[in-house]
Amino acid sequence: MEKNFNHAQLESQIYARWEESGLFAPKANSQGAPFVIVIPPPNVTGNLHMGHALDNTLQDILIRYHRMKGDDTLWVPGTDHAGIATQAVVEKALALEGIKREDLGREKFVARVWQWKAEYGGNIARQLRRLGASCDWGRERFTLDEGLSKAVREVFVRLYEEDLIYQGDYIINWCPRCLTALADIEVERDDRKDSLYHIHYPLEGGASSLDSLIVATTRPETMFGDTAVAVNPKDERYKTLIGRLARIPLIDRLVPIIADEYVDLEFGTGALKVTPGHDHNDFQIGQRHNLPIIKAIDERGFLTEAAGVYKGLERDQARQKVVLDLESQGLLAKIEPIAHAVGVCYRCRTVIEPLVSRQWFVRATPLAKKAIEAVRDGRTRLRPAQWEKTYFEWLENIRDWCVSRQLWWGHRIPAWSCSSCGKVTVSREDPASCPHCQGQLRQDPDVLDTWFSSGLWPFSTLGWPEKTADLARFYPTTVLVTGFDIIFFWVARMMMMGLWLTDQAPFRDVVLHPLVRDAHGQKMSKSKGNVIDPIGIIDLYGTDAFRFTLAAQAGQNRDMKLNPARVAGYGKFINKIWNAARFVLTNLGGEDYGALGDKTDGASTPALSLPDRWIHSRLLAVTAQCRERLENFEFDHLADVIYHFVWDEFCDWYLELVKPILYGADQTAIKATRRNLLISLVKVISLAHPIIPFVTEEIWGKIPGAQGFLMNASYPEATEDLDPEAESQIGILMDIARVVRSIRADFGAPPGAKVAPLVKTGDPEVLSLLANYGPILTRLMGAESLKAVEPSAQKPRDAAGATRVWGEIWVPLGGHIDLALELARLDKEAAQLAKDIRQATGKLHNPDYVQKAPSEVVEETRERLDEMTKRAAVISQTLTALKEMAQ
RNA sequence: AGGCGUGUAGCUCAGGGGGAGAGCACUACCCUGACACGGUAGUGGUCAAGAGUUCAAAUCUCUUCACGCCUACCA
Repeated sequence: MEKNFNHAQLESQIYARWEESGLFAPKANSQGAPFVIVIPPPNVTGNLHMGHALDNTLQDILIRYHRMKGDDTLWVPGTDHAGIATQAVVEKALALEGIKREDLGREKFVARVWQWKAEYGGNIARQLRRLGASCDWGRERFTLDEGLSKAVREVFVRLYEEDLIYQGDYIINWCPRCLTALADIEVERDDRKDSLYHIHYPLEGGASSLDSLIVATTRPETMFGDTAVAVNPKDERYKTLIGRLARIPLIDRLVPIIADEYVDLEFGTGALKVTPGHDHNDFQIGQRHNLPIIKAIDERGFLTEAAGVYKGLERDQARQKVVLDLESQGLLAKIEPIAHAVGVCYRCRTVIEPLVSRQWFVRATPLAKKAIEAVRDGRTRLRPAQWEKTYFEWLENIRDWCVSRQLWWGHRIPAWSCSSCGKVTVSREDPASCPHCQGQLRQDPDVLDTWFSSGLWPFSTLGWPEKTADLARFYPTTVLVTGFDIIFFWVARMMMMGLWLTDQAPFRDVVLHPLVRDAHGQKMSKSKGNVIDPIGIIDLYGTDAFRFTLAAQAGQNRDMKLNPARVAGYGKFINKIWNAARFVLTNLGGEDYGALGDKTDGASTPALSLPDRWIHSRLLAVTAQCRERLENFEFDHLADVIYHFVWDEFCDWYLELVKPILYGADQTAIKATRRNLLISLVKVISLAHPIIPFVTEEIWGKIPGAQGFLMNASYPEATEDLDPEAESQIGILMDIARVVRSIRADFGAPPGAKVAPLVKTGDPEVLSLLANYGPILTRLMGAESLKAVEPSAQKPRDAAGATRVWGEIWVPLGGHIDLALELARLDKEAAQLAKDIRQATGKLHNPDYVQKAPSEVVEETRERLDEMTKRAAVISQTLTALKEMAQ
């Protein structure tokens, strides 16, 4: 075996062998309970980023664990067509050739996107393989493939027939750059510092041009779309003006002054220009007051003929010119700075232009109701549960979902309008002519929001609406693993769609993980240049080290700060486990240990040494912990348990304790220990496999008698009883070793100097331990002997000591002990002890504590007090003796 | 404006009513036959601040401060 695990060379080979074996797919006729995860589909043209890496590592850990546990495990992979994102990528590429999508026309453009997908679409799947993702590639899906498109159409038609989808003229968020409508949650907020313009709207019939109502606005260019000025009915300043007319400057159009509760008395001047065509709130006011809607700005962000001479100006230019003209006419009362948030497109950060237009909407409230209920009654659990509140809050205040997008790449809306009768037909099959009048039909040019199809993902990928075997066997799915940032976009939509269409909650648990940031907690972004490429990390440190890092940091926090130095640190752990295996495998002595099945249990062979019994017991405890953590999605704690067990207990103690046996002369003991080494190694790599699959699989391949793959072996079970006797005895041995080492170090005994520690005890258990295992310990302490002395013995003058529950330990160090040093040490210890004793005594004298605290806790305190009192007596004696010596 | 979250060792974080913890970093010593990507022993903290509940608070409650995030129709 090489000294290091060669991840660069071995990982891809191991993955290829797994994939060839067909073990990623569920086993035919499995008796296990289904355990199903659908992958959050990454953008088909995307590259693997840190978020995917975390997401899929956690999924793979769960999948590998459940597969080893014997469940009927399925992980469905796939990709999303990602409407706007993909279309934008392809348009960008075309732009380099000097081509616009309009030049190509719809069909040719869509063909180009498919071509793009064929070229780059496999990228993400290749990268997922490097992550070790053990998903069933035979079931890979794409949101635009035939089956899923059929599902989308079925849903659209069904919801339309149930009157849950409608077409309406409504104010929507429009991106003038992407030229499409956006759903509310696709609009992000940017904090800006702008100006608040106070503008005179002259009153009709006023005495002079200065007899005016002043309105405040950040968007003067929308004034050409104003159809009213609103004031609050409670506003004493303006009461008399209600019902009169005001004149819009620059175009001299008259609008009514109306009263509406919405207007804030405190803000600006308390008078609001109402532009129902270009503002969400104004639209609502317009609805209440039956105001007309004037479109002053077009889809590309230029002013329309409604703006008179300003027609044709771009929004921002128009604003400047309007402000200048107002000022020159003396109609600009003042300009004050204002900090506010403006809506921007989540794709391109262009400022959103609210527009009234005809779009398709999903009535969200009835769907949301079911989604709320399913989480309230626990059919689906969000983890951590704190997210449930966020989930409820959004769903309880949900607004109708605008699902049409003015793009070419996506699911075409299955609606046709008739050129003769004008009626709209929504249909599962493409209709040849209008079913009402046989007139000519034209299909709606829009496509559906990407999230419409991803909302169906848990069941559309399994074949729905067909009644497939997969659907029957694997739906509803078990766990969803995703970032909390898409609770609204995706999780809530899947819940709504799933419950409405299949009458079942699509998942049992939704595991929300943190968002990956850079080492300083900053969001990774190309513009900041702080993006860490997961593949680069994998190349450097190996997939296992990377996966271990992600798991170790996947706690309850919202941010995960990824520091490559930490990955390097866990790379050392991979090396450690590899070398532990190397030690075990090179010490087996070439004997035949039989088929591996015999090795994983029955460790209670009589010939087992104390260290063997101990590690066996510890393995049982750790196995139970690992299982519990996996069942509860505590990935960070899982990594922690494995790390410490492997390093601190398995390597630092067990392998060291066992060396004297292996290098000894007792052939029976050697044989038993070799066998146990092998058994425990198998358990260790099995426990760790879900997190670090590659190195553990490679080790498995080197184990004599190992059959097949570790990924297909069984996860350890903790069925036997622990061995408390072995644990406590090894505990005492560890204690002795640590005390001796500590004393040596404190008194600066040279490393080469052999010491001969003395253990003063009357405890028969300790005496027997010393008799049997003293020789094992001496090696670990750099001692030449370890002897017991009578309880009545006097401490040698040149010895340093420490008191323990089971007795006392003395380490004669010749001339190395400085009397003064020890006096100081003991004084310090005595002071601390006195403090602790006061505390414990106080507690035990307190009736409240004695009654309220659990009896074990009280008992523990009592025992500790006894222990401390004994120690205090010893220290006090020693101190007296030392002081005498010093004199 | 509301809601949520965070504040514990130099860094990243775990813990959570009765002894302040881990990893990395740091110091000293050690290349001992799995591993120097190693070993052993250590240094280091008013658990953000203040108040309250309690015999006992890093932990529970309240207030304050700082920093994040999310939602929202203040033009």
